[in-house]
Amino acid sequence: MNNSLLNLTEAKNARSMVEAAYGLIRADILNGVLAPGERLRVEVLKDRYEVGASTLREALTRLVGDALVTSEEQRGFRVAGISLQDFADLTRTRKLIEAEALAQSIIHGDEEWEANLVAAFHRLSKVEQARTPENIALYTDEFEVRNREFHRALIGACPSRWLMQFQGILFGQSERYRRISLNSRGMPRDVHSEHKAIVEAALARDADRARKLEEEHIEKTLEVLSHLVVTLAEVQD
Amino acid sequence: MNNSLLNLTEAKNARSMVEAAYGLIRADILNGVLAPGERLRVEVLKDRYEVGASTLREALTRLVGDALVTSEEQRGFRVAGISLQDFADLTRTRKLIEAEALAQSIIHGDEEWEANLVAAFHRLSKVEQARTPENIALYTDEFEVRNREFHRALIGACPSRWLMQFQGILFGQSERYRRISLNSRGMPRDVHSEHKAIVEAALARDADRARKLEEEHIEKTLEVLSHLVVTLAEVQD
DNA sequence: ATAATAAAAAATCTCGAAATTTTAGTTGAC
DNA sequence: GTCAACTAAAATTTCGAGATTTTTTATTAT
Repeated sequence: MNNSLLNLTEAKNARSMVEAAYGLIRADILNGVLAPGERLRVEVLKDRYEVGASTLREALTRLVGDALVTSEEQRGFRVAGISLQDFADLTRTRKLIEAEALAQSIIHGDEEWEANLVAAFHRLSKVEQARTPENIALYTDEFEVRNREFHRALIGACPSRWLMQFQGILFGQSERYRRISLNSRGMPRDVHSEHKAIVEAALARDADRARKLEEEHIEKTLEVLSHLVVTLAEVQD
Repeated sequence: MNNSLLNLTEAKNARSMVEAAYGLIRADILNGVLAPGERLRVEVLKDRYEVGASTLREALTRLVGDALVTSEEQRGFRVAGISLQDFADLTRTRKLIEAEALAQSIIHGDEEWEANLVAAFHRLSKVEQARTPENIALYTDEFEVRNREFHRALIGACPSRWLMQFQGILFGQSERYRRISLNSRGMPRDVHSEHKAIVEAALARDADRARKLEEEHIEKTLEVLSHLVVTLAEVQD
């Protein structure tokens, strides 16, 4: 895994110790190194991430804002829990937010937005091509970054600061779930075609169609994970 | 003003110094004691709120999560700015979120939800009755609390954690703008009738109608403030 | 005068020890 | 055997001095 590389990059780019710790812990939560529900003891983590107690605490408080960490007064911090129920809620809300943001983006988008979108789609396609069943784990991080950038490019011309902020939080959340379903072979799925159809609708300025396709695209993630959970439940007993 | 009373209550209920400072600063931002765009110097505020630097910093970081404070690395914290443009965005997004939450609440609501809603509406009505043009400033805080509780009761049965969280953030934001338009006499408005109509639609389990009324209700706030800004602009020159 | 550079001031950011609170374990009364 | 009170251990939370960075002021050269 090249997690350490990714983490190192984030740490280097950080302009303060709080930001560095924030980035490292965030990556560890998304990658499952810090498991859902796990306690985040200040005494332990301050040594692991090599920062003081107050600095660590501030980083954790930032993560509470992203809803990746929960805190209970006088009882410390925990990695936010996950559940199929929560993922269903997350998906529904993402559909609402992201589809609306996309529609607004299509309405307000200029030529630069179009160019960025085509570029982001191209970059994502390249990674998708390079990924084969054998090397899939190797490309997870890169795919994740490109995928985020593609979805971000789609709504890049949305003028609503609030929709953008909420989209960011929800998308970050969904990454945790996606990494579970990505590495395992669940239902067969042609993500590339889904993306392609959305781009075409967006460039054609068909907001309604793009909205619908985006909703279906997001919904599919839930279907895949639901299928996976059922499969796991069958195996367990 | 009985701000100090309200603040004291919040401070007493706090289970930690961070929470106490968070509550006090939040109230001061909502009340305009700390003005939009104002710098929040750690050295100054730690004395004002009687906490250590790290504790204050953590409280401010929590407020960043509420988008009431912004922070720039190595350049400190500021009270988040306000603008008519931002309020328009806020209102649009609130309509999207709150209307959806209301619709879901109506679908899932049980008898207890109904009872709570009727009770919250009654309490709000009492405060509205007590408010006259002379004593309006006196009841601002109480009205604000009851108003928030009423709107919270409306969506009390919404099962989506995410919609509830975003609603909370957006509603908190809008309080800043509402306090500007409340104390000044803008356009005449019958808020009570608007609330009444929403409650009736909710109890009749008419999700579509309730959604529409809620959207209109939220939209009205924007109209009032827009009108006020125009008036102020005329006066200024 | 203007711009570039350096020194001083001011502010943010960081750390870890000390205070406070919670949790776990033990004893003793009923 | 159960529950309550007490004690010890562990963990969270808090503080403020010191390190680092930014901003302001002063100085010098062009």
